[in-house]
Amino acid sequence: MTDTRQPRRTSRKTPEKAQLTRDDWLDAAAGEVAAGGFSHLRVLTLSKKLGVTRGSFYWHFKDHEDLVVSFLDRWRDRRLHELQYWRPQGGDVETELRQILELLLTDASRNIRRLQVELAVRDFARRNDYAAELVTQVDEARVRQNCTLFERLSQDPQHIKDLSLLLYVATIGSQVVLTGKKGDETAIRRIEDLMARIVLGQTPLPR
Amino acid sequence: MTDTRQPRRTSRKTPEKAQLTRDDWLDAAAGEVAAGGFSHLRVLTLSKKLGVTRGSFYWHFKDHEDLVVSFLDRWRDRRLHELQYWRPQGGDVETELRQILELLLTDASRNIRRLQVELAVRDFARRNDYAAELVTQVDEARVRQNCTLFERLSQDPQHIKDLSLLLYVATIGSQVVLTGKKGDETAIRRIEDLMARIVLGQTPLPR
DNA sequence: AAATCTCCATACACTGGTGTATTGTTGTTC
DNA sequence: GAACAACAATACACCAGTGTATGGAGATTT
Repeated sequence: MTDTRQPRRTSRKTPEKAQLTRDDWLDAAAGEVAAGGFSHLRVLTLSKKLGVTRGSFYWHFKDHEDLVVSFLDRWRDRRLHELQYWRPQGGDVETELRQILELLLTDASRNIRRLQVELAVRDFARRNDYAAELVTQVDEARVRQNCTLFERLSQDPQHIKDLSLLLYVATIGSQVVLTGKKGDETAIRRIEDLMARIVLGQTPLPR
Repeated sequence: MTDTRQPRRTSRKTPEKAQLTRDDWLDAAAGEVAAGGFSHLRVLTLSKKLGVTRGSFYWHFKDHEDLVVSFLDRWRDRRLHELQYWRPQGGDVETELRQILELLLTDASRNIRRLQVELAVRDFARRNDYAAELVTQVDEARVRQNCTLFERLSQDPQHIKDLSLLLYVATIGSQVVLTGKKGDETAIRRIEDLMARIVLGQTPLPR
């Protein structure tokens, strides 16, 4: 099932006019998905964008579905793999929490293309079982990851899960609601700060 | 601009075989949008679903875009109008907060068709300016509504806004993440309870 | 240098969808 | 009951997109 073809470039030193690889197509697909969602992912427009005809596409991919599945697989793999670099380091709890929050909220909102892809995958998952399964895998992995941080804040395992889940849905919700609007940058920062103080129990309510 | 045509039904007493109205088409469109999003909203499939041909559609609507815009307008009007029934009554703060939370989370997650439409509109808003504007209107109205409740919990107006926004993004995020999966019902209830205790400042962290 | 492999172009058949023009049918009104 | 209005069916032209078959050019191997 795995593809063992090796890309053969015209020259190691002149990659400008290099021939396309499967990943090149997937990268271009990411742009289309980010802009218009999976329903606007067309073989034709993709080919034009890459400066070739569809003949090339159907050499690299069996059909349109093959592209979609490959795209989803790569997305899942990358999302799961990147968690490794966000693992809590065991330092101060507050600084680590704020680091995580900044990563999940502010940083994520800046990388709009990556965010658009994520939202598109989520939307696609509502009507595609395979995508739904992958999204569930990623969601669970992320929530589990956050649990390792909260373990130092509470002894109650159920409460740890709840807190981690709340943090996660808040971040996703922020990405959905506050994206591309004016003044959302500061709003996200406020959410970030409020969330941190809530979790740390630092005067959550100035009355 | 407004449509003043009156529907003419074959009989007041026998609406089974009634002729279609503009709203009938919009209702059917809601089903399609909920199932497949706006990109899968086809005039053809809609007509089949209603048991007529496309000739009927093009009498009620100018074109496909007319349908989409009308659908969005109706959605916005209804979302803004329903807020009136959710207005805080001025009773006990905790009970009212929990009522609102149950409305926003548990109840919303049960009405899956309505939820699917909302998410579809949100997704469509990412690539359609008009939809984006309506979503912004609805979002702002909802957040403003929640602010009226939090006014009794804090004096700091900025903190009220932040809290209201956090609550809102958490509910939206819950709807996006925890929809149609197993065990999400209880998860939503836990989020609901946790959120209430956080806002009320009731032992947010059992350590 | 011939064969082969890799990648892309071209041409074709086919499907599914939109929009328009025209006609048909059934109530309503005068 | 004749004219009209509201709603729907039919037929047409048109377009965008997929998938397939086949040919071709360039690099690689032998």
